[in-house]
Amino acid sequence: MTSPDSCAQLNKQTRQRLVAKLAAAGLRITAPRLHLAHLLFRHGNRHVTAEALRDEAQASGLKVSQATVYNTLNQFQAAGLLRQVQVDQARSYFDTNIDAHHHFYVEDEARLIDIAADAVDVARLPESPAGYDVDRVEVIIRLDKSEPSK
Amino acid sequence: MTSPDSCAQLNKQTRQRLVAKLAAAGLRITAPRLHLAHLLFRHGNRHVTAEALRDEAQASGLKVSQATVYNTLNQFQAAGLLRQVQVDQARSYFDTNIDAHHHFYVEDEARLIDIAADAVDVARLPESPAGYDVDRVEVIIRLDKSEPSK
DNA sequence: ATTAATGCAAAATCTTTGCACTTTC
DNA sequence: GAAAGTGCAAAGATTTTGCATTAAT
Repeated sequence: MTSPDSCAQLNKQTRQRLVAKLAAAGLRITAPRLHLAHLLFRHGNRHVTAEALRDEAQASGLKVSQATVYNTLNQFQAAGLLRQVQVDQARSYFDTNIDAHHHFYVEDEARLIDIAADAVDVARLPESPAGYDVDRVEVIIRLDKSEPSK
Repeated sequence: MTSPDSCAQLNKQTRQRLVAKLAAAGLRITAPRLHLAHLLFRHGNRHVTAEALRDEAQASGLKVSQATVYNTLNQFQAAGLLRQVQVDQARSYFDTNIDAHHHFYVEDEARLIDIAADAVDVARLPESPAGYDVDRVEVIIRLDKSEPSK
C-alpha cells in the first residue's frame, strides 16, 4: 500500500541529489523540504497547486501544514527552483519547469500543459516602455473543448 | 469640486449611448450599471480592479456596494463588454479593451499596459491537443525597472 | 548558540452568496 | 406583478502572519 518511492523510503542516491539541489539554492536541508522536493521533482515537469501538494504530501505519509507548503513553494520559487504561473484567478500554479516555455490552459479542467519554447515563434515584440526591461514573455493559449455539434 | 462628467451629471446623449450599449448586451438598465459603465467607458481603454472601481464610484458620488461592483464587472464580462486579465495572483484586472491584444505588466507597480495585437507577431503556434480548440492567445510581457547600475 | 524552519491558529485578502428590499420591464 | 438587481453582512477561499517550539548550522 505504501508507495515504493514515497518520502520515508527516500534512497541515499535520491536524497543526495535533492540535498545538493537545495544546498545549491542556498536553502537549509530540512525534512519537509526534502520530502516536498522529492514529490515535486521526481517525475519530470509538473504543475501543482499548494493544496494539491499538501494532499499529496499527506497521502505519502508526510505530516506537513499548509503554511509550510506555502512557505516552501514560495521559497523554492524565490530560489529559482519553481516558477509560479498565473492563469486562474482562484489559485496559483507552481511549475517545476523553470526553462523558458509557454502554456496551454484548459479553463474547464483547470489544467496546464507545457509548450516547449521552440514550439512558439514570437517573431516580433514591441519595444518596452522607456525605463523598463523585459523580464520574460509568457504566451498562454487558452483552450476550449471542441464542439463537434457546430 | 464635483467632476463635470461625474455620474449625476450624465448628459442625455451620453446616457443614451450607455443605455444602448447595455441593452445591446442584454442587460437591464439600472442606475449603478449606468454609472459604472460611464466610469469604465468614458475615456478610452482602461484596466481596473474591483476595488479601484468602487473607490472611483464613491469618489464620484455614487453609493454602490463592493458586491454590486463585483456583480457588475462579472456581468459586463459575461456580456462581452469587458475582459478579465489574470496577471497577478492578488487581484483581477478588468480590461475595457475587448479586441484582441496583449499586455505589458509591470509587476513592481501592479500596472498593465495594452499592446496592440499587430505589435506582436506570433508567427507559429503549436497544435492544440486533440479535442480542444484555441479560445485565445494571450501574450504577457513582464517588465522590470531598468537597472542602469549594471 | 544563533539562526532559521515548522506548525498551529488566527488574520488578511479578494470574491461570492443569502436574503430582504427595491427597481426594471 | 413577475423577474431581476442591489445592499448589507456573512461566508468562502486562498494565502500570509505571529508566535511558541523545534531543528539546522
